Amino acid sequence: MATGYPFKEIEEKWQAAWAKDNLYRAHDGVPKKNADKFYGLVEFPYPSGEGLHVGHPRSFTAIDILTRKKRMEGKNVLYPMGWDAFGLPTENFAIKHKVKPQDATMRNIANFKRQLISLGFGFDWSREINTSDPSYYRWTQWMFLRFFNAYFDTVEGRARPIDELAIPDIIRAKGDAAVRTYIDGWRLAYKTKSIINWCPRCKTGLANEEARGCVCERCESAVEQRTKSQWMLRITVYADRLIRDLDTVDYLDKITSQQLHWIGRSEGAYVDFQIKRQSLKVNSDGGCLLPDKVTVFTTRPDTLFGTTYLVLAPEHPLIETWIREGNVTNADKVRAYQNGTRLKSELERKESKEKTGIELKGVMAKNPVNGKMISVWTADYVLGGYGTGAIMAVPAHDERDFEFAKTFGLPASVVVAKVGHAEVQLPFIDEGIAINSGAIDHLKTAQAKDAMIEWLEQNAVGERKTTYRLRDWVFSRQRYWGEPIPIVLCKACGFVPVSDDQLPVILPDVEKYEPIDTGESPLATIRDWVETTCPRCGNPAERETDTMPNWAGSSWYFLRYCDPQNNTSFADTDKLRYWMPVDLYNGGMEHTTLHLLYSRFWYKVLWDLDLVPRECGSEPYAKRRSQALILGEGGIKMSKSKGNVVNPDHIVAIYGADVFRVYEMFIGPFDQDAPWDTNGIEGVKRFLDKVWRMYGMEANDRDLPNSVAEDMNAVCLSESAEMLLNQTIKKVSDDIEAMHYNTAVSALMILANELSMRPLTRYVAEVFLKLLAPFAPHLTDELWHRLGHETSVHIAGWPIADPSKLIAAMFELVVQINGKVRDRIVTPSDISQEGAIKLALASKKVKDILSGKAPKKVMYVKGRLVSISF
RNA sequence: GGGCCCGUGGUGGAACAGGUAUACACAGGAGACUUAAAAUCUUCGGCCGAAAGGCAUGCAGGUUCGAUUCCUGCCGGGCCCACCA
Repeated sequence: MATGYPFKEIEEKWQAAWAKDNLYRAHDGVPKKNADKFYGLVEFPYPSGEGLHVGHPRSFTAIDILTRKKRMEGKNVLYPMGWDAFGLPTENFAIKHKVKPQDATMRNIANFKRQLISLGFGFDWSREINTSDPSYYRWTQWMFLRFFNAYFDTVEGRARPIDELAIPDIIRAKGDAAVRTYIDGWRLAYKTKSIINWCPRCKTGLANEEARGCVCERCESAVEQRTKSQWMLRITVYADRLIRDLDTVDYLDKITSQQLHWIGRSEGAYVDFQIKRQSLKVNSDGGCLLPDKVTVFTTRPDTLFGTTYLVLAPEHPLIETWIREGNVTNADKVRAYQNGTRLKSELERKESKEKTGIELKGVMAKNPVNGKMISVWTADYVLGGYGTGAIMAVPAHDERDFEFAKTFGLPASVVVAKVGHAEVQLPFIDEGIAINSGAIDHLKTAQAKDAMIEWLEQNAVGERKTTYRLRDWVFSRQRYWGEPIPIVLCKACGFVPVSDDQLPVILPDVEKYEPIDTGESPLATIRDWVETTCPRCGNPAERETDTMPNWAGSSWYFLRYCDPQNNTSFADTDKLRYWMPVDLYNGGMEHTTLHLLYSRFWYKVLWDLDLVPRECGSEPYAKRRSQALILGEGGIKMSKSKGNVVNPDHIVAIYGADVFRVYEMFIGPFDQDAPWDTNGIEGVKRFLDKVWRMYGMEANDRDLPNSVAEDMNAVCLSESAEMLLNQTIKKVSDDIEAMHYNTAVSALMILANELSMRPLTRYVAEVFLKLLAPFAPHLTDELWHRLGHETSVHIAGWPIADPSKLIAAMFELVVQINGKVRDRIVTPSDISQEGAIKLALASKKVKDILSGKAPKKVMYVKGRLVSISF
C-alpha cells in the first residue's frame, strides 16, 4: 500500500509553496477587457462539527479544475472560499457539545480549512469570509435595513427607496399613525402576524421553503402551524422578474424548471359571489342579500357556469364573521370541524386524501353569471394561504371538486350558455360521472377564458388576476445563533431602524443560548440587551429579539468576495463592476428553491436600489450547474447511522489528495449520483503511479527525470502518437468546459497508456503535465519543477491542439449492407465519394453477399462508411 | 396525482446535431518476473456457436439505407412538487 510516488511529501511541499507565492490570488484593478476575468463560485460550507464530507470535494474539485484551466489560459481568476457559519447546524452542534457557538464555529472552521488546504484547492484564501463575523454581518444587517427602507413600485416593477412612496391624501388626512401603518404595509421587510410553519424540535418558525413536505428541513420533524408575528421579506413582488430573468441566464434545465414550478405562476381571475344570509330576515324573499361577498380565485373562469357550490378554507375569516353574526345555523358543528382540521397536522392531511368538510347552513351564494343560488361549504382541501382561500367548485371539471361533490351528494351538472359576444364552450357531464371535457381544445379554452374575464370586468363582479404559489419569505428565527434583526420597537414611533453608524448590532456573548419554547428567541431573556432607547425619540424602547435565518448571510456572500475587507461599504462599486456577475456557480440541487432563489431575489433588490452597479446585470449568476451525490458503497445514501460515511482525511492519508481528486472526477458523470468504490480508487492510484514512472521516477526517487529527452526534437513522435496527443488536448479542453470530467480523465489515461511505452520528448512531457495539472496539481507541479522549471505549472499556459494534427491520413472505411457491418477497408482520409463507393463495391465480402444482384441504394457518409441496401 | 430525469457487460460507465455499441477503469481468468508475495508487465473476457454466422443497449412497436440516440405505448427506478383551484 505504501508503494508508489511519495505523495505526502510532495503535497505538503507544494501546498506550502503555493501559499507562500500567493499563486491563486485574484487581482483587483486589472483592466477588464471582454473576458479576461473568471469568477468561479462554489457554495461555501456550513462549518459543521462533522468536518468535510466527500460530497464537498466533488463540487470544489470540479470548479477548481475549471478555474485552474482558466488561470492557465491567462484569465484573472477569482475562486474564493468562506464559511456560512450562522445557523442551526453549528448551534445544534454547540448545544450537543456544551460549548459556545462562537467557539464551536472557530474550531470547526479551523478543521474545515485544514481539510480544504490538504486537498490542494486553488482558493484565494486572502478573501476568506465568515458570515458570523461582526465585520461581515454588519453588512447583512445594513442590507436588511435597505429592504426595510424600500418598497416595490408596481408601475415601474422595481424596488425604490421608501421616501419616494406617494402617500394618498386620504391616508395623510388620518394622521401620523395612519401614514406609518400605510408605509409599513409597503416595506420590503415588514413584520406581520400570520400562520407560519413552526418546528417543535428546533423551536423556531420556518420559511415555506424550509418546510417542504411538511417537515423541517433541518431535523425532519413534522411542522406545526402557528400564528405568529414575524419579519417577512416581500419576495412575492419579484415573482415575475424571478421568472422572466431565467431567460437571461444559463441554468441547468431542471434548475430552471424547479424554480418556475416553485414560483408557480397561474393566470386566471377573481370572481365575486354575493352572499345571502338567511337569518337576517329583511327582504321579501325571506333572506337578506348583503353587500358582502366571497372572492374566489380560478384559473378557469370559463367554467363558471359549472359552479355548483362554494368552498372556503377552514381558516377563512368570513366564516368567523358569519358565525358571530348568527348567520350559520349549524355553527357548533362548523366550529368543531375547524378545530379538527387545526389539530390535524399537515402531514396527516397529506396522508389521507379523503375529502372532508361541512356545509355552512344558512349561508348561500349567488353565481354572478346566472344568478343561481348555491350552497357554501368549508373544507380543508381548500388552502388558506393560496389565492383567496376560497374556490368555486366545478365538479364537472375538477377532480377534487368531483370527489367532494360525490362524497356529499352535491350536484355536478353544467349548463351551456352564451357570455357577452362569445359562445362559451362549457364543460359537460354525463350522469355526473364524466370528468373534464377533453374535447375542448386549448385555443377555445383560452378564448372562452378571455370572454368570461371580459364579461366579469364589465359587470364589476370579477377581474383578471395572476397568483403565485410562492409566499413571502418568513425571515424571523427564534434562535440565538444568527444576525440580530437591527430594529428597535418603540411604543411611540413603531418599528425604528438602528442607524447605520450603530451597526453592527452585536449578538451578545452569553452562557445560555438554548432555544426556549415560548415562541421567542433566547435573546428575549437578556433584558439588559433588549432594553434600549429609541433611535428616533430617545424614549425607552426594546430591541427586536428575533434573529435572521442562515439564508441571510449566504444571500450576498458572492458580493463580499469581490472586496472582503471593505470597512466603508459592503463592497467597492468598481470591484463589483469588475467581478460581477459570477461566471459559473456550482452547488447542490437541494438549494434550488432555497438559497439560489433567495439570493437571486436579494441581489435584485440591491440592484434596483443601485447598490450594485447597473452594468453587472440583474442576475447574480450567469451560469448555474449542480453536482450529484456520492453515495455509499453499494449505492445507498451515505449517513452516519448506516456507518458508511467516507472521511476525506482517511483517503488523503492513504492515497493523497491528487488520487482523491482524480478519483472523484472519474467516478462518473458529474451530474449523476455515483457510489463510492474503494477498488475504483486503486485504479486511479495506479494511473498516477504510472505517470510518476513515466517521467523516470521510481518510488522515492529524487533524481531528475532520466527518460525525458532534453532536446525537444531529439525523438520524433510517430504520426499516430502525435495525433493522439492533439486529440487529447482537444478532448480534455472541451470536456473540462462541458464539465465532463470523467471522460477527460479517461482521455488522459489513454494518452498515458500510449506514452508510457516509449521515451518522452520534452515537448510531450510538458503538454501532458499541463493537461493533468488541474486534476492532480501537486504531482504535476513536482514533475514540472523536476523538468527544470522555476515557476509553477499552474501558470504555465494551456496547450492548444494543432488542428492539422487532429485528422489522420488514413481511416477505416466501414461497409454496411442493409445496416450491418460487413467489411472495413483502410482508406486515405481524402477519398472522394465515388472512390469510396467504388472501393466498397469492389470488396470481396460485398460481392459475395450481393452475389450479382444490383444494389438498390448506395450512400457514402464522409469519413465514416458506405451503406449499401438491396 | 403532476413535473423532470434515467434503464447499455459481473460493476462504475463510454459512444447520442442517427453512422463501426461496450472506450476508460474496477472485479475476474491465464501467463511473465520473483525463493515467495506485493508491485509491475503481457494477455483473455457481452451472449449462443467448433466455425461461418446469429442475437444483444428494460419490453413491444414505428420512422430510417442505418436507432443506445428520434417517435408512440408499456414495464422498472430516481429526484422534485404535491388537495396551488
